[in-house]
Amino acid sequence: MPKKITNKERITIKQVAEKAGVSTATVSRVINNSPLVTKKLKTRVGRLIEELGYYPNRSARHLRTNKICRIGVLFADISNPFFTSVLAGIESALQKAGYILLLGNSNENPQTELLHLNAFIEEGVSGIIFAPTTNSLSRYEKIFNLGTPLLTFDRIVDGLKVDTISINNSDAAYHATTHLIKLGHKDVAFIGGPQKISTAKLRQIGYQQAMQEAGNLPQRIIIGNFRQDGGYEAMQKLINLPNKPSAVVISNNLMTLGALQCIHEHGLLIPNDIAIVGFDDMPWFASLQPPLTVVAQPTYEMGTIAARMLIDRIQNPNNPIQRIILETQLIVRKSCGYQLGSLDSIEIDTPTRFI
Amino acid sequence: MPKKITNKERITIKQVAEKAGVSTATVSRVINNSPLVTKKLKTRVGRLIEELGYYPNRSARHLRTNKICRIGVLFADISNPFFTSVLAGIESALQKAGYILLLGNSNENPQTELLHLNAFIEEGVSGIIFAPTTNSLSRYEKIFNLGTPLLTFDRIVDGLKVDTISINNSDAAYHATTHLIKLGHKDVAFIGGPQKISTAKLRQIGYQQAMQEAGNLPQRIIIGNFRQDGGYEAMQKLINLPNKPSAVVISNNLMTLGALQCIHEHGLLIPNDIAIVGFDDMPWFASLQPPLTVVAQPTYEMGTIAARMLIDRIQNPNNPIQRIILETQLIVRKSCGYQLGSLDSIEIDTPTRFI
DNA sequence: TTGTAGGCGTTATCAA
DNA sequence: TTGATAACGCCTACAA
Repeated sequence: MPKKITNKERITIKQVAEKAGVSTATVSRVINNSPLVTKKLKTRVGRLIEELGYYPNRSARHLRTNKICRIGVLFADISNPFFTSVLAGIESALQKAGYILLLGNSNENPQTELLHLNAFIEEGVSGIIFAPTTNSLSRYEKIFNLGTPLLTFDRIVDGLKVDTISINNSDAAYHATTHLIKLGHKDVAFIGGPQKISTAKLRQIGYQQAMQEAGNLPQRIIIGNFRQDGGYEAMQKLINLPNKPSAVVISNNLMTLGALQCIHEHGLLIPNDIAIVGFDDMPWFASLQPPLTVVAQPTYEMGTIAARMLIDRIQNPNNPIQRIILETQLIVRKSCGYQLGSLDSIEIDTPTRFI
Repeated sequence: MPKKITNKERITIKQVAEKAGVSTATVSRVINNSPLVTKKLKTRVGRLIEELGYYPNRSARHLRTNKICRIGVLFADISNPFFTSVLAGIESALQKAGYILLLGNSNENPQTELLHLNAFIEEGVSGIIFAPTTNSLSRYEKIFNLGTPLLTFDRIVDGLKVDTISINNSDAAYHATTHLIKLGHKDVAFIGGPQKISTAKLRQIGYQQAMQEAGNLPQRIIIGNFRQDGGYEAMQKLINLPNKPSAVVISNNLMTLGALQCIHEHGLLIPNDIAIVGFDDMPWFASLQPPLTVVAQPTYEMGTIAARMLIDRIQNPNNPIQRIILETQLIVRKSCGYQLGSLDSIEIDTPTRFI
């Protein structure tokens, strides 16, 4: 008869105590490095713990102490390299601080988002970092009222009184647009994103402002979905126009990729036929032909700062709310071309960062 | 005197029971959708739960039932787009199955890896997906003996009897190398990776085999660190050689990026001066100049399958161990050049995937 | 159909 | 310095 294989039961503090001939209290003290235990006992019990393969049960601990180092992180689009880089930053900071990272992906879907937020609460996380899918205050009020510290990154929910970290979106788009205008482009188009996402709206405002200040230049805005196919379609529309724009600001990284593909497929030359400023620098943007001029966001830093802010908030719940806005950097490469006499106003090439 | 703001206490089943004038058992039954409760009571208690903002405490639940839907995922390099894509696949599958994802990043550091694995165990995860940093069986034996289902992806630990999913690494490198040889290259170099990583070793073997079978062509292998700077340095070494190779197989994506940068900086032309086959297709590889010929791995699928395998294992602990090997695809673009008379043996261009 | 009560693994209080 | 014990929030026999 085959031996029935059962799941191994986990060693508990009780079993360690029995084997050691001490009380569970003592074992607990050893685990928690209490100074009360004699050195001799400590080493003896410690060895036994190692030997038996005892691992503390965090659920029990959590229940008893109501303290736990877990943080929920909820992304809007996990496969977007922008988010990935932020995630890397968050992970690094949380790891250093000894926090466990619970990860979720809302996929830009408010329903899914709520599911994850609830799950995080049930898991008892001591804080949540997330990129909200909508700008609707009421959607987040219930969670907010629970008192678990929240921090939104990249995007802002109007009226939600939580710490936030984001970039200066309107400025970023403003500078990108102005860069093109200074190079002599009068017909600069803009590929924007879903209006319910605050970053999309702000970048659009920056573009509009730049066009207005430059003498009320005619604006052309196409809205995409912030993904690659959206960028492709948007660029398609622009190219098919009777009076194709001479330059385009593309307001997000994936759409930039799609737009590039579209441009290549039409056999258009950058920057001669069409000039481009993209969003979010990526290590490979410098290897594109031509190397891409982009607005670079400090993504990794955004992640580390977000995590540190949240941990700080957990420790000091009553400190005033913080809203951090990081500045972006326009990295000028070769996708906008040059025009004599205007070079003085252009920033210098930034070397590619090795990440 | 300022009112002392205290953290809101969380509503418990007991408080709901009191308010509702029922026992905690009844509330518990309502939460768990027990068919025993009358409809009327169910709706009444249900409404109260909603009203009071009650969230079940999963730690307590876990303690009591010893069941919990948490899975630990440990990556070796979270900022590598290859891993990111796998993560997206895992997340998607876990979300569908109702599992919470605990994420860690070992950063290729065995110490950090162990810390995370231990933390996962303490969190009581019902399974762990990870990319081992080493090929040392003894390193994972303790965790293995605990009985928590393990699954390694991308890499394999010799002798570790757990489910695995990986690609056919030697085949992939073999085909990449053969592709170049068939195009007429006799002097194909190889940029490899750390030997403690199984994928690096296997890809190297594939290269060696191809060179041997092609009439014992002279092999040139440079070992990099699987990161961008490593690829740069390795390519630098190759370029500085008195007899520079005419073609190079680069065994990972980040090193490909670095190698490209090096090639550009030296003003060399691809494929005329040097032909390239890279590893891991990325959406933007098609937009490079010239578009890159690569070995494409089904990364996202690897993630979804890994997650499903692990969940299956959790439910059927005694099923036989599975080792899944996914085939790769050589995507021929323009970084290897063409040679008349040899085109028949080359696969056809694959269209860029929209992810 | 609902209620009572014990216990999951841990820690903290109190007594020894 | 160590031990006994209650309690954290929840679920589930078992009793009613």
